[in-house]
Amino acid sequence: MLTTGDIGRIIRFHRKKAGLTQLQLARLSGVGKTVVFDIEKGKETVRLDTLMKVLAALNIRIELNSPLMAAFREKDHEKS
Amino acid sequence: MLTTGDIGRIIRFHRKKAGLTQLQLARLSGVGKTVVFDIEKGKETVRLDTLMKVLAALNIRIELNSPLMAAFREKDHEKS
DNA sequence: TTGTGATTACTGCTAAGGCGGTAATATCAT
DNA sequence: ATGATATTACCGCCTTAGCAGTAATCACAA
Repeated sequence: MLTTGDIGRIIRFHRKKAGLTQLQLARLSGVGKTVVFDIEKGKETVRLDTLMKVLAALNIRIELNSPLMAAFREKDHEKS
Repeated sequence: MLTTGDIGRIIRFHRKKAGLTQLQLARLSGVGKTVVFDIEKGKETVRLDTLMKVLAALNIRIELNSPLMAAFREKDHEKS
């Protein structure tokens, strides 16, 4: 199961690969520098929108999965 | 790309399939009833830990993906 | 070592998330 | 239609996330 610690490590890894400092990533994401640090540290109480901004800046996609997701996608398909 | 609206619809779908009311899901997840409603409505500013509690209660897994994730998993592997 | 930049830590402030309670509205049986 | 249940909406209260600024610590190169 994915923990906030995992999320932090994933983001840090991507940031380093992109050659960005925490401050640069913060500016790029449109969030405060404190939050980037907190997220990389594994903070659990970050807001979803804040996290998503950072993920988007690093081209990381969020996905949800479960045994029911196939059924959901079918149902969602009917809706066009 | 996954939006908070998508997340809300996915959660609602899973909750219905599980035969739970919003209140029951809230109690089961250990969060307030208001939040379950907000999340299903697509609220962007929920806290990550709150969302994760609800997802866990419904057996929905979060995954992060990017072209760099394979490299990350390798690097992470060295760490045992 | 010494310096330069990055990271970590702390502070005060403001905005707002989470909460239960309650009420109004919607949904769906019978 | 009527009733029972679920959903949506609103209310204050309390807590705290996010923010910039600053300072201290760390890491690595010259």
